[in-house]
Amino acid sequence: MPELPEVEVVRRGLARWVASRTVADVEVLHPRAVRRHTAGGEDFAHRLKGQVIGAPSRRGKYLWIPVATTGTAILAHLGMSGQLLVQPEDAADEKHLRIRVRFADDLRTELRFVDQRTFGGLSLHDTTPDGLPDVIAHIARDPLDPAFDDEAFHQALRRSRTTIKRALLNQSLISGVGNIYADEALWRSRLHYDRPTAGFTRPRTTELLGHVRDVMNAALAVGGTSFDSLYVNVNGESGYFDRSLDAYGREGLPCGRCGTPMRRNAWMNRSSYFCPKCQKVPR
DNA sequence: AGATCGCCCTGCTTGC
DNA sequence: TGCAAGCAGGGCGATC
Repeated sequence: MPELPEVEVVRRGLARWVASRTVADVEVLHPRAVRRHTAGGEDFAHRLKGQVIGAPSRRGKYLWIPVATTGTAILAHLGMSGQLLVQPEDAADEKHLRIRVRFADDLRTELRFVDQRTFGGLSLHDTTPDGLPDVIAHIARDPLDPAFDDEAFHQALRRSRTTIKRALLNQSLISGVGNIYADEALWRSRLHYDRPTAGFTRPRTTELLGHVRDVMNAALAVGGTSFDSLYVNVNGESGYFDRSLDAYGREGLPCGRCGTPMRRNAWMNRSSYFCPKCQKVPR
């Protein structure tokens, strides 16, 4: 499942393979893939035709490609299973190909949005003065953003009547953290997912943010986490980070610190993996 | 108004 | 063997 590191890998691929190219035409093959573009697929295609696209940016799990001449940007979210692939024009269509972007040059490659479960999609939006698509103005900066404010995050934890994993997954407090990296960072921090945030001390918040950054940077260094080839990067290569997960998916396997069998609890219609000894339930 | 819940979607796995 | 249920889960709108 693409979280921040995987999306960053995709962004880098787009920067290399599609930035500054001119769109020849766009084919929308599934309406759900453009559902956030409320004017519909035909409008989406029409607005992009002939435009030069810029260098991609990212915040959390969102990435966008500016269209400078129109003051808009193509916003992309990969959802659970989305892929952005740069493929030779003559490559066979993927089974779940949803959107195709052809370019007006002689590189003979095209951009494809492929998405089995259709939680992701592309859309066009006006940009705010700082270049952010207007519909993601509520998404917080992510922990790898140099402008992320650690102290403001700590104060938000103190103010909030919530628990720590909920806070980590709340994209308006901190973005880019999904179920996998939340469990990994909590394991590294020896924190139970249901610990209330109101009592967090500054050192505790600092340590947790450090582990969030460490685990994301480690994943980034090997091209992101990948499972069963559903997720691949912009050129179709899988990441390798799933081989070094300490918590996620390790139910029944020994904790890498103390050897206690890891547990999986149902939590908010998903799963939380944790060590029952290292990550004690708060009183 | 902040916190929580249900829904969207497809394919693989599991169980009867 | 075949079908149904379970599971993966980010984000958003509705609800409390």
